[in-house]
Amino acid sequence: MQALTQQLTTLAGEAFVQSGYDPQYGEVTVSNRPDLGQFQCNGALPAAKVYGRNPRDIAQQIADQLQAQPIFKEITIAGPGFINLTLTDEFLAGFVQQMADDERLGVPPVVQPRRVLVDYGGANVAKPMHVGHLRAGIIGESIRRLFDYMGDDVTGDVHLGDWGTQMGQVIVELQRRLPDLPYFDASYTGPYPAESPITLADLEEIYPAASAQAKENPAFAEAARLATAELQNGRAGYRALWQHFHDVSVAGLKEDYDKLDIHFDLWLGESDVQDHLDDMIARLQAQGLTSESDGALIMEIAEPDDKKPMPPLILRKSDGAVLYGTTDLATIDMRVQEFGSELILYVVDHRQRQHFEQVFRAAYKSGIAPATTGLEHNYFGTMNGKDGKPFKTREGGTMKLKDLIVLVIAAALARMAESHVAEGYDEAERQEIARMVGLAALKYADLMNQRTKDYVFDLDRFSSFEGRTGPYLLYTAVRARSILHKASAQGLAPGPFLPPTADAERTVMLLLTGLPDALQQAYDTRMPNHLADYAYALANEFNRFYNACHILREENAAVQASWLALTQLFRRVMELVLHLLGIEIPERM
RNA sequence: GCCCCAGUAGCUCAAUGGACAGAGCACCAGACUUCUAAUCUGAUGGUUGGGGGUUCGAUUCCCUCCUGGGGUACCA
Repeated sequence: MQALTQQLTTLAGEAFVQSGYDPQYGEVTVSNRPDLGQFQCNGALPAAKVYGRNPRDIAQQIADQLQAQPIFKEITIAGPGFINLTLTDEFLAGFVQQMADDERLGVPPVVQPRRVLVDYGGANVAKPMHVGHLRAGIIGESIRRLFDYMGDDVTGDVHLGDWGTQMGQVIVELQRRLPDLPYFDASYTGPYPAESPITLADLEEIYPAASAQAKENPAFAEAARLATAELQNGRAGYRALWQHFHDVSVAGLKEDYDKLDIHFDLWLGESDVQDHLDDMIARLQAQGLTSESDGALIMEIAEPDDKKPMPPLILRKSDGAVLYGTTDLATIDMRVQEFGSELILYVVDHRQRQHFEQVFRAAYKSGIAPATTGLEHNYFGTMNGKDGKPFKTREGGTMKLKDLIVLVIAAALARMAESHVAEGYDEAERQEIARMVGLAALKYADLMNQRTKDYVFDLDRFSSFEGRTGPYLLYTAVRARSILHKASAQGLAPGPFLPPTADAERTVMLLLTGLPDALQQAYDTRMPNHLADYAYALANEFNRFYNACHILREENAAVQASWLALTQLFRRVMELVLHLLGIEIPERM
């Protein structure tokens, strides 16, 4: 099934051809002047320039052509040559009926599915997740679900940060605290303990301490660098210790991500390419792409026509250790070779833009990524406090993701108590509703923002339940389900769609036809905020309809059945869009 | 220094080069013996950071300046 705007664009394009113009001018979009028409075509204006004609005359030609189509109730020309289109109610109801009869709700799948890998975790071994990790997970999860729905073969990979300098820092800090552990004894040969010497809580305390030490104490930093290099080189005790850090961290991370309903197909990390690094570097050397500079092995990636400076990619530091650019490059190699990835999306914050440009250039230049492989940094803005500076808690630290989740769920519970919602439900269900409401608030507050922009971390907004919020969407979706349940209990069932009679009803139908456009736009731009915008607009219009048309009290049975069908379709569309945003809907609330 | 990004209502944010720059929050005035008021209706609120330019048309493209943020080879 084709999107309505596509069908209209095809019709208008044919009309342009009939009049001797290029079909590209036939693009039809939803009108931004709903008082003048439901859809608009602005093609007459640019066409006028190209063909040297009066735009209004061209618009008139197109309008005359389109008049032959019985689907239009009204075609008008306004201003310098805008063509405004309004559909007949009969056609609109018929189109919505087709959507309802379609399993995919009228959303066409991609023509050529690709193997897509979404890299979106951002989580690090040994570092607890803080609020800054929120966006990568939430946006990445939404992109992964969207690509999946659109028909691509998608894999999500958390790509753990587990092979960098922070590992050495934690090792050295732990050695300072517990020097007698066998992991630090270079002469130790026996098997290492199977039990981790530290817990997740220990790790979460050790890392910040180690990180602070490294900043203040050059000797500590030097020791950490050395330890990192030795770890990468294969020092047995460090490897054994690293494994404990990894396992303990991953267990904690899985718990956090599960709580957020964020799921990865792969839990790979930087360390998973360690065995390929030497080989890859040797290949790059054989290709003559590398050189030595200040003791480091580098790869030049600047091009003669560059307008900005482009530093080389450092493959190996002077101390022999690798940086994340090297592991990222090797990871591309693995994804292309082993997974057959045709498109790799990195959902990582915008501070990494230059880094990814370097890595992508190196990948294409060396042939690690074929020219046909898409490498995209789908960056997002950083999270600032209300003062516009990077967010800090009142105490000046970072807020843990866990704590934030607890906060929003508590706020949801408080709000429920306040409005006497779910009072008769058992405790487990109340808790579950609060979890969904709190997370919906949190996720929607994030996803409604344009991905690329910095945004303000505002707890009040995250735990707000009124207006344009996640809970508003849940409330509306639950409201629709509630009506359907009540109707069903009264023996009423949805029936065929009738032409709309009320304004709000017509507008809900029109908005429903925009579903494929919203998904396509979000898909093309990899920006879930378009889904978030659509969900709100649709829910808002449904609430207007709800207030204007009393469904269960309607006396005309056919109209009532049609309204129930509309309610049901609305509900299905909301379920889909909220699912694509990673938001769960409670059964009732 | 150089490079990148941003600046729109009091606040947080929208607006494929198109029509009268839109939402939410806050504030004000209304609608509940309810299909769940976490809702709905209405009102107020703007020199789109400043200045030039391109265009029939600029929040959008170009130049310049101001302000803020980020990046700038051995952290991630």
